[in-house]
Amino acid sequence: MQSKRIEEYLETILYLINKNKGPAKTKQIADELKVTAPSVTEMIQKLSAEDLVKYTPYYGVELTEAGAVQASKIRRKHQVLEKFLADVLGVNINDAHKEACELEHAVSDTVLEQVCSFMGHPDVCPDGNPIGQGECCTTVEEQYPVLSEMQEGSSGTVAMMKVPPADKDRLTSLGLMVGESLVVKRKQKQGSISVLTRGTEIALGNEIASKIFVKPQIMTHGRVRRRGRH
Amino acid sequence: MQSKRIEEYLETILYLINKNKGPAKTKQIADELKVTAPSVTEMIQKLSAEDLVKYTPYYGVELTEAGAVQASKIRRKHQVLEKFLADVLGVNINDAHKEACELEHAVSDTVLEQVCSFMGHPDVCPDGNPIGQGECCTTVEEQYPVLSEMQEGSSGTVAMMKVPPADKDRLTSLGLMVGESLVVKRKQKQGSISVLTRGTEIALGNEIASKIFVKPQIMTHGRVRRRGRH
DNA sequence: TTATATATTTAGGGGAACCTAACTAACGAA
DNA sequence: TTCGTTAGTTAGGTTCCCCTAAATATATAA
Repeated sequence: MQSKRIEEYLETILYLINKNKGPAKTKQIADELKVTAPSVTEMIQKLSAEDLVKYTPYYGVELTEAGAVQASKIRRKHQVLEKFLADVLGVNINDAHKEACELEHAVSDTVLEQVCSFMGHPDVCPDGNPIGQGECCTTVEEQYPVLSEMQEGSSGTVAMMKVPPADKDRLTSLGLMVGESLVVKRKQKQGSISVLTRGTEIALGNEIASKIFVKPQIMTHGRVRRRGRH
Repeated sequence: MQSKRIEEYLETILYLINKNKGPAKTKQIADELKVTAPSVTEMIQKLSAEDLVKYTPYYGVELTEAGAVQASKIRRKHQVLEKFLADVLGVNINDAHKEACELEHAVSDTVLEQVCSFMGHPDVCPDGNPIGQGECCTTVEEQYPVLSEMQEGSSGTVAMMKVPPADKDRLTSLGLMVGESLVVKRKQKQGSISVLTRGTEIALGNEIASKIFVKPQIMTHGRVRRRGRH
């Protein structure tokens, strides 16, 4: 991965290109990053030499394929961290943004995926912007079963809930939330299902059960292996 | 706060002083930080000029009062983050250490306290080392009531459990864990108490109830204000 | 269209933190 | 005690990313 400063520039350029619906101008970048214009020119030339941006003097900066990939990766890191800070730790939204700017360059790809998974692969940032999907999100969606497909008696932990916020809140208040372990108690007519979490039995319609992705629990010697939050 | 690199040096020096029970030698620092000896000499001179270390050429480096304060702060950051990565996100212990090395310089003091609070102010690192107390830990201990002191009918969220690991695990499996909200149901003879969490009623002896610190819930118009993890 | 304002680039430097090469101090074994 | 090894320092140089000042290109307004 590139240096932190290069990451910062790429992220800013991506942001400005989206905002402008056109190339990012030197001055805009300078203002965003709070550096002088010559510093930007210099860095742009460097990025250009590394084929991360396409630079046309006096016109502006565009991202190359490679640059766009990197920039999106950083943006995703930023968003996931911002979401984590705001929602999990309760950091106020302005601070969360600033803190995420620092953290995004220090967090490894692996840890980021673990943070994302911890939150159940959220798709919206506290600021309302959509969060790009990462590998971890895709994996869950493609490889984990949804609740409605699980067999009676099987168990697992909730990995992702792709239900509307209102439903999510309701389920959360019933104790069915990401990270929670559950056992499928009974499957009923028309795809509805009842699950047991922390001693409470919850009945879910197919509509919802088909949007809750579950990481199946591995059974060893007939017993469930624990992997709780401690 | 000082530059990230200064933080790194101070942290290393503190580590080596503890290990040596004497001054940190140039070569040791160089080996730890994977830089050459001349780089260390140079940085040490700088730290010395800033009165963060006492440097005696050909003898070694000791921390001044100010240097020790800063170094301890970084070490605490490292430990809290390592604990968080390992316990909350499930990062393997070696990776957690490396990741924490990066993150410790990017996380603000405020966010660190929020991470610490989120985990209930743990006092041991996954590597077994004790975690230094921070302001947030002290605040909880000094200002929050323990469960056994709370009135019937009052409610709050568990902020810290200073009970032995075995008891903690047991309580956790009953649903009484840090971050969980509870209501005091009944106070019984001899200081024992029963509390309600997520619909389950749990009875606790005074022994344990006096070691569970609770952040009192603020009541507004007779209703409890929500502040869940969402 | 020309004059002025703004944006951008070039030229020349600076600090932080690193490096290699060469020198010097300290220590330990013969 | 002296001589060789290891540790530590000095000197000089590099890279990264920033800066100011000055020059040039573009845009705007009279």
